[in-house]
Amino acid sequence: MTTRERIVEEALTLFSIQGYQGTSVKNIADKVGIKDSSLYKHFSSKKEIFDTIVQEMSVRMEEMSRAFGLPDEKNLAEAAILYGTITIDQLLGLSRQIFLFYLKDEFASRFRRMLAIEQYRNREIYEVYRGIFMNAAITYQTALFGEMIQRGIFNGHDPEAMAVNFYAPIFFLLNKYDQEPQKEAEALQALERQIREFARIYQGTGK
Amino acid sequence: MTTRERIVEEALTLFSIQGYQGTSVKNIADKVGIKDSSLYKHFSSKKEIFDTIVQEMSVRMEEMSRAFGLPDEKNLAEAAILYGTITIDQLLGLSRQIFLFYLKDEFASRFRRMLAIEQYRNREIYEVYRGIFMNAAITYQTALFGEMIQRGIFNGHDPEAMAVNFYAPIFFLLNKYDQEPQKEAEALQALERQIREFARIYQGTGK
DNA sequence: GTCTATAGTTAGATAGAC
DNA sequence: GTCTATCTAACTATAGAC
Repeated sequence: MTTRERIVEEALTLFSIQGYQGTSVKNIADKVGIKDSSLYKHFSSKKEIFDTIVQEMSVRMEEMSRAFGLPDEKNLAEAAILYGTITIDQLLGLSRQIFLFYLKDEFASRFRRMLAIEQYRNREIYEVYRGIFMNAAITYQTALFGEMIQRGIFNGHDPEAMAVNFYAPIFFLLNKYDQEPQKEAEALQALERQIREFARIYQGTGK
Repeated sequence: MTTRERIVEEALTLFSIQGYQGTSVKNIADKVGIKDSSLYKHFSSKKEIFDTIVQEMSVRMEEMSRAFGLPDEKNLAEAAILYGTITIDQLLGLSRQIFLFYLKDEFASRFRRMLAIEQYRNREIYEVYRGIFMNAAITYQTALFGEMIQRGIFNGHDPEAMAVNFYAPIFFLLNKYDQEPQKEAEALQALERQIREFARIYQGTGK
């Protein structure tokens, strides 16, 4: 790893624990093992380190999307059609993968926590955080469940309420087990339980 | 209002926007209209202002609890018995009241946001936040729904999954509409929708 | 109980030697 | 591309006049 990469690495770790504002350039430099002044040979400001992290994450999210076989976020119609054909077990597996990606992936989990911490102090971060973890998730799944209802895979008449019922527990559990890495098994068990309850409700004879 | 009270008031507002660490004693003093040094005649440290806010909130939460007719949090058996006898409409009304309390009550909403912001940097705040907005809520409602199932008011076989299904959307919506006071009507509509969907699922013929 | 003044510390960032 | 030294600004907190 180059010094520049190590700076990004240590900065993300610190930002995800103490927040952007709570982390000093000196904190980062200390972790890297150089003087704070030396850091400015690699980045012209603290903000530039942050921007580099955000860029890196957008690359990784696209990779994740491709790896999990997700359709382009911007093409909801395509998404609905794709998911309209998958089984509930596949949906369960997918939820688990995405949950674990944000909870455990070494980069994504720190990135998510950094956004969660910093959303309140920085309007730009606030928009990014809401965009990814609230609006996009709900919009996406509303279209998905709408299609699945139409195809008779799920019962229901309010796709958006379904989307919130599906996603809110995932959001809640992500927040709850965020800082408790030793409880990963418990977290996964809780997730499994919620998704099974969701499937039980909307599948089959649920009214 | 005494100067001391005005300091607490302005401090809470600033802490709820910028966090504890993001707010300087000078920021607070400026809002109150005194010099930062003068503030030390009222509080011996910035931390003491924070502690005063936490104490004040615990008093207000007890008041709220009494006003809404909630049983003692520590006595879940009592809670279950009480709620085991109420109707679903009463439960809906209660959810709405508590949601609005944390979303709109001038003190509680700022307090909640302050905890949400500061939970990541301060272990003590982290415990308080989780205690109130995650663990207590779920434990409480698990007992409640267990009792309601036993009494035949609700259908279901996993009270804890029900509790998460009930509470996670509230938690999600609180987080989503937190910083968007102009969207209060939308927030309330979304809450109503979720609670109605919840009642539809577990009441009557839901399997 | 307010003020001015200031101590002591830490922050982000730059200059210049090597 | 690392270092030492330093600048400027902001921070928490204290001393002492009024």
